[in-house]
Amino acid sequence: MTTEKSGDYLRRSLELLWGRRERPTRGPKPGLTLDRIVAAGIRIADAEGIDGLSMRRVAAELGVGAMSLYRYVPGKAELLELMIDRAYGMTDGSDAPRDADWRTVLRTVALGTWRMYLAHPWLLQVNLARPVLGPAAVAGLDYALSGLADLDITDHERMGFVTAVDGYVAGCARTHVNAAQAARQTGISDEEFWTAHGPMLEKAMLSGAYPHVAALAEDAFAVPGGKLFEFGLERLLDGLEAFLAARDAGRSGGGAKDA
Amino acid sequence: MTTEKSGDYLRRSLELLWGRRERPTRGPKPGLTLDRIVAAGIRIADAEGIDGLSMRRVAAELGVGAMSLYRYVPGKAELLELMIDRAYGMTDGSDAPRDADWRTVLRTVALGTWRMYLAHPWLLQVNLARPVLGPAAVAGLDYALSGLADLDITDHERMGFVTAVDGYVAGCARTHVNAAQAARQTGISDEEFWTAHGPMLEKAMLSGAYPHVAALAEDAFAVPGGKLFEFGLERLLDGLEAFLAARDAGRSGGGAKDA
DNA sequence: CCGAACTGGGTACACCGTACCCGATTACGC
DNA sequence: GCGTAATCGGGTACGGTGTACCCAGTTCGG
Repeated sequence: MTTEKSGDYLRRSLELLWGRRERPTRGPKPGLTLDRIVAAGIRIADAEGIDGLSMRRVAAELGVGAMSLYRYVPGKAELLELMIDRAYGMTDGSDAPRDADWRTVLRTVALGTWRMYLAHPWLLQVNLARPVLGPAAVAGLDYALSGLADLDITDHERMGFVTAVDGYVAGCARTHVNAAQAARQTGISDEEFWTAHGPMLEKAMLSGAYPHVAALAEDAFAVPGGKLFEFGLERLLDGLEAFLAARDAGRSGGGAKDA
Repeated sequence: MTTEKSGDYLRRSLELLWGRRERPTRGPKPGLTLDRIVAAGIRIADAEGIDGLSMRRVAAELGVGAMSLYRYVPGKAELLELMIDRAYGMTDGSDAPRDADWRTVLRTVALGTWRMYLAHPWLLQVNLARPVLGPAAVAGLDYALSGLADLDITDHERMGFVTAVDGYVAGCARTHVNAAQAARQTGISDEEFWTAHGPMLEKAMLSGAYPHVAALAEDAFAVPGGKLFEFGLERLLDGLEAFLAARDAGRSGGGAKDA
């Protein structure tokens, strides 16, 4: 039955994520550990990109046969899930202020996530269908929510705050990370890329079809991605702050409203 | 030479994107057109997901041999670029207000992009290294900039506005779209997924390790993605508006500052 | 001490992108 | 008109992928 099989797959993958797994007593001792496999996968993905990550490659890195990995992991998708949650958990939590105001907390989360994406670009290139609900992911959410605990807003709005920041970070990081990897991935340097595009774009600009793009200063595109990210992040936080201010004003002035 | 080859690839791909291509006079008439190939690719990717898109599959859809496609397209990457720019261009521009205030324009852009991502989820699942600079993409940027033309801000800030909105939309859409495709992609229904996660999450909540997540109302996660998206979008636009207000106040009150 | 349970991993299959090659078709130069 | 160069369709083949299946070797419970 398909249902049973997928259920087993799910249960298995969850056990791996949350670390519940008792060693069977019989049989030879395993020569590998989940940790080593996941670490090897991350090492390869970091160094060679997500396209360089194959089961055979991971096995080679560990000096075992390809099929041995399947004794520890149901399949490649599950390995990726484990790699993702592991990467989530690798952020050093020491710089995370504990009892700060909500804005500091959300900014800390955003910058930490941003840095994580830059360190592990493949996180945004693997498209897992459902979000990975592992211990590290839940811990990250918990920390973000801790900053919003004292605010007088609904839980829906709390989640709205967090997902807005997360969405913004992921979107910005995706384009930034892809661009940063472009030269290696395509074998075409930035210089080649732009000199190839130059004539075409110039013609397009002169055509008058794109007046507002044409009116831009030449260096309008030459802003480092990090600066662009921080600019938008502060604007988003400003917007959330404005929401709180408006809510406070409404609460003290008029009747209370809840959803 | 590698350099020459990649240069040729680039030039070829650009010619395809911008439609500059004169029919060669000799040889048999082509039985296919670029348009038909790109359209077939989009049809397949829409219907079967990005994993279902292969050169052999596209060729079969068109009733030709796999290798025939390479007479029209240098490779799969270039086909994807063409599909992306085509999808950009498929947004119906009729509902785009022409002389509206910047907020209306940016909101229109954001909602249009959001709808496009929902209609073509694969747009966010294919990770092209560099952004596709085709005619439709440039036209979209031009429209967004048209809404910001009258604002008294620098071009860098203009680009900051646009990329902030674009980044937010892409990030939100990515998670939303992945979740929406999850059931088909994994063969696991939402119900199966959550009933499998239930016990594990309950245990985690009771462990006390995630107090703030545990404190959430049960239905905190049950907000439709579209509502979450719109909430954050308005907050972001609020933040941009606050930026303009602060700038105006600074300009009228103190000395002018420019970057 | 036998058999059950487990580990390592080789082989094989279906599928992928695409390099290379060949015959058929067409238009140009003579 | 005719040879020839250019182009089109596409078959074959290669190296890669994830992984199902199977078997040999190892270890412990009964």
